[in-house]
Amino acid sequence: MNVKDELRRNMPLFPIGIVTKLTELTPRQIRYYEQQGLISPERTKGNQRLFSFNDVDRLLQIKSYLEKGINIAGIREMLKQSQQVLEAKREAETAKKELSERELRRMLKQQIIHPRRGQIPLNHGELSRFFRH
Amino acid sequence: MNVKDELRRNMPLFPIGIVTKLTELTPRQIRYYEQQGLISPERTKGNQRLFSFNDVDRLLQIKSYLEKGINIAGIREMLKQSQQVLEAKREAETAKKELSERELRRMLKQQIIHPRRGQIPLNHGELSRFFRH
DNA sequence: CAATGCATGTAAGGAAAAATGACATTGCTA
DNA sequence: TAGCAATGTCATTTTTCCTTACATGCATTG
Repeated sequence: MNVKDELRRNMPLFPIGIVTKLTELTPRQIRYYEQQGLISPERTKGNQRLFSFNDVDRLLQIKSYLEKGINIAGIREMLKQSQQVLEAKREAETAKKELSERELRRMLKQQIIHPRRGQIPLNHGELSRFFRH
Repeated sequence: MNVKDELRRNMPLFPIGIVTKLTELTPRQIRYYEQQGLISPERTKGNQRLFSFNDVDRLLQIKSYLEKGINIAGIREMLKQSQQVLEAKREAETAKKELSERELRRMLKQQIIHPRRGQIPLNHGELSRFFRH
């Protein structure tokens, strides 16, 4: 998922009334889950909850866990864990990107030092654009 | 766009407060555009407006038209037109699908009547599955 | 220029929706 | 049976939204 999508998915959009319909949870339940640290929706200036897509997904997760008989404490840990998995994935992703960037730079260097026929070498000064200053 | 997505995009989700932030239009403007027939958001039981994604898109359209100096009457017509274009596209789409289905049935028939070597003919009774009862 | 009309601002008064807090209920489980 | 976890319910207060009405700024037109 790209950065833009993540922003969208975290954008506070829905009041609790809509969320109750989307999740079929009662306001009481949703507020309780917040109190128990399972979700932390944003608030408006006037202190009203505003939920994002991710919040709604999380609530649906919570609901399905509850239906499986897991209690709040258990769910809290499950959610923490899946959060960590997500973060790890993100890290792995950026690491991979960095790696391939370094690879790219190495290749460019090679190409400049030993230009092969049929490939256009970079002009003087252009290489610098591929390195951090 | 598939049917499921369309449902999603037409689902009434946002109260006017959120929409003002998403579009940077004032409530006054939004209500006026509704009065002028440019949008028709759903209402809650208690008569409060609820906007869908499509409504928000539409408002952004309206906004950009206004910024180009088009007046409400003009925009009303533009929107009508683009609505018609959409409908035409949908029609074309379903027509195409129907056509290819008929084509498929024709081919299946051909295949049964004149089975070519290397192709497996249908078993007796299977053809009926491809026709409406 | 005065008059008109369009698009928007603003304010009042009322109603819906949401917040919090407190107490009640239900279903387990020790 | 007592106790806890999860949820229901109710009262009260805030916040958000609704409609209606009047005001304003700006462009057009006679």
